[in-house]
Amino acid sequence: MYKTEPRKRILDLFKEKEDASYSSIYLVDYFKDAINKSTIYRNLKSLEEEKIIHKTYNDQTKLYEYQLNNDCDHHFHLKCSKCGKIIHLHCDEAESFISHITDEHDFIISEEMTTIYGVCKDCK
Amino acid sequence: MYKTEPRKRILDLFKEKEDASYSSIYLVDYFKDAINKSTIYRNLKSLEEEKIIHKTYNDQTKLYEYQLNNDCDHHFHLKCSKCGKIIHLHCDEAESFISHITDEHDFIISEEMTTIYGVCKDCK
DNA sequence: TTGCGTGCAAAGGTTTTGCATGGCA
DNA sequence: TGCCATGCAAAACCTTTGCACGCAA
Repeated sequence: MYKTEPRKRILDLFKEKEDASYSSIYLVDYFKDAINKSTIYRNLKSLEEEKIIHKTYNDQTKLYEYQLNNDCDHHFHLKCSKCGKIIHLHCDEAESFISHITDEHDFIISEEMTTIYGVCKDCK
Repeated sequence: MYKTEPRKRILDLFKEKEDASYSSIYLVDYFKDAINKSTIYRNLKSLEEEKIIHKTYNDQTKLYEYQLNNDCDHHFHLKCSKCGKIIHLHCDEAESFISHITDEHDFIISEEMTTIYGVCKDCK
């Protein structure tokens, strides 16, 4: 993997605020004087394939965010649409909801994290 | 509300298989000889505003599906990554998980449906 | 008859692709 | 040096918009 300047700058932005998520349009605009848009799209794609960033969805838009640590043992997180804060659900309620889906609905939940969007207590 | 031919045909497709979900691209192509694409997009928009159909997301694509009963205020979908089937979670467990998030985590969940990906019993 | 929904064409916005160049290993 | 990532431009793709016409109420 080459450590090229564009790739480094894109990755730096994600690392800078690990909780933040960015749409491709935002990134294209943000780097418009520094990085060509094709390069941005190509890097987003490869960074995603390498599981360094990942995609989530909020309303209409795909958002990319830094992939925190893979080994965290919970499945759900809450993400505030306003401040971007992520709340990790470690609680028993989440666990039992997951067991319910697995056992009663006979459904194997993917490893992938599920994000629930909304507004946190500080932002309402 | 006019009962125009294009609108009726689009709605009929949704009613035909209530569980199915369709991307706009699929619909544009499906009706390509019958309905103009602008008309399709405009109808999808108005049907969604009237809460007759609603939008979900799967990977890259927005999908439209028939809104079963309007008073169904369920929030979670299970979606099988293999066959595409969508399971609507109407169960008490989902409700109480939502209440838990709202009350204990002090988090206002967005109206938007949350999709949990995995593999259904028929596909495992 | 009135006004809304439609079809058509064109524009707008986002993402991808082909190709030549330049820089990293 | 060889190959991969970049930049640029054009193409492809999806969605929206303006306008004139026709049909439902």
